Amino acid sequence: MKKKTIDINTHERILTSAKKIFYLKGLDGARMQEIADEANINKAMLHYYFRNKEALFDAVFAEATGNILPQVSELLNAEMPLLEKISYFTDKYITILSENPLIPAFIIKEMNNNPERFFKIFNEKIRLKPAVFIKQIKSAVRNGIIKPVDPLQLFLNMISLCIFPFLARPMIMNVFGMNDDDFRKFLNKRKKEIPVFIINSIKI
Amino acid sequence: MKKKTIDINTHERILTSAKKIFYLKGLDGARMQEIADEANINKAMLHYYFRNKEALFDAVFAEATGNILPQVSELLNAEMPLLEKISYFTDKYITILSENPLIPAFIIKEMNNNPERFFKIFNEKIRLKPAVFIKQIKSAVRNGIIKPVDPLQLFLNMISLCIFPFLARPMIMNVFGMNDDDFRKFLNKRKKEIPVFIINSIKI
DNA sequence: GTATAGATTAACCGTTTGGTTAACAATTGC
DNA sequence: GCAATTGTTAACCAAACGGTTAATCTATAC
Repeated sequence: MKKKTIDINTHERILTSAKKIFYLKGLDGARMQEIADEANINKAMLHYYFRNKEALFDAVFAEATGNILPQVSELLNAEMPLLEKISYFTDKYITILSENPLIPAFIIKEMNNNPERFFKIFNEKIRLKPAVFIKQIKSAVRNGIIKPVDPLQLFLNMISLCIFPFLARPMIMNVFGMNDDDFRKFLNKRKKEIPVFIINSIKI
Repeated sequence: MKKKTIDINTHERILTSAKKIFYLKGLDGARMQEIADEANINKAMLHYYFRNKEALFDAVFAEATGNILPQVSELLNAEMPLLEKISYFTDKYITILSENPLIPAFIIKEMNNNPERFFKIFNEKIRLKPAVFIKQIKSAVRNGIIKPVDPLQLFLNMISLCIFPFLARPMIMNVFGMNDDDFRKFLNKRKKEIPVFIINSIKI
C-alpha cells in the first residue's frame, strides 16, 4: 500500500530537475520525460505545474539570469576605487560562477541559438547596466590613475578573462590533462592572477 | 574514370547548407528537412549522401575544426619572438574568427552538450598543442624578457580575449546598442588593443 | 463521514522527426 | 544502343515527442 504524502515541494523538485537537464542539454536537447524522470514524477505533472515546455524553460531561464545578473550588477556598481574594484569584481565574480558553473555555457548557447527569444525574456528582466563602471574607468583615465584605455574594451577584457574558463572547461581539462580538482585549483589561481594581469597592464 | 560532376555539386551543396543550419541551431535544434530545403533537394538525398544525421553532423564538425585548428596551431608555432608573436597571433586569430564567426559558439555548444562525442571526434583530428608556445613563454620569463607569469594563464588570457567577443556577440551588441557595422569596427579596434593590453601587462 | 478541491497516474493522441522504400530519371561504360 | 550504375523523387513508416484526458487518490473543511 503506497501512501502518497502530498508533496508541496513538487513544484520545487520539478524546477531543480529542469535546471539540471536544461543547463546540460539546452532547450532543444532536453526531453520532458527526462525531466520528469529526474524529478521522480509522471510526465503529466510537468504540464500540471507548468503549462508547457516553453513555460518550464522560461522559469529555468528566469532563475539562471535572475540569480546571477543582479549580483554582477551589484559588484559593478560597488562604491570603490577602480583598481580595488577590479580585484574585488574578479574574485567575487569567479566565485559566483564557480557556484553556478553551467550557467555561462547555458546562457551563451540559448542566446546564440535564438536571440529573439533570449532578449525578449532578458530585456524584461534586469538589464546589465555597465554604464556606471564605464564612467568610472573614464574618470580614472581622466584623473591619471590608469593609462588611457577604451573603457568598453577594458570592461570586456575583464569579463572575458573571468567567464571564458567556464565556457571552455572541457577543452582546458582535455588539453592540459586536468581532473576536476586540478581545474578547481586552476580557477583559484586564476582568481588571483586576473586582477594582477589587468592592473599591471593599465596602471601608470 | 567515372565522371561525378552532379554528385560533387550536390554533396557540396548539402554540406554548405548543413553547416549553415548546424552552426546556427546545433545538432539538436537542426532539422534534416530544413537542411534539405536550404539545399533545394529532397530529404532522401541527405541520406543518400550521408548515412544519417550523425554522419552529416560529423562531416560539418570535421570542417569546422579541420579548417580553423590547423591555422591556430600554425600561428602558435610560428618562429618569432614572444612579444611579436602575441601581436601576430591576436591579429591573425581574430581575422580567422571573423571569417568564421559562428564556429566558436558552435564548438562551445557541442563540446558542453556532449563532451564524450566531442572529444571522440576532436581527439582523432589535430589536437591543439600549445606546448611549444607554453615553452616559449617559460623561456621568455627565464631570459627576463617578460615578468614571471604562469604560462598557462597567459596563454588562456590571450585566447579568452580573442574568442569571447564572438561568443557574446548578441549580448555585446544589445547592451552597447551596436549594429553589425559597429561590431565589425569594434572587432578591428580590439584586434589592435588586445596585444597592447597583454604586452603592457607582462613587459618588463 | 462526506463533499470538495487539489495532486497524481496511466493511457492515450496528434504531430514531428529521422529514416526507408520502391519506382523513376539520368549518366556512363561498352 | 543498351544494360548497368548513379542520382533523384514522392510516398511511406515507426519511433519519439510534447501534450491531453479521464479516472483515481489524498488531504482537509464542514
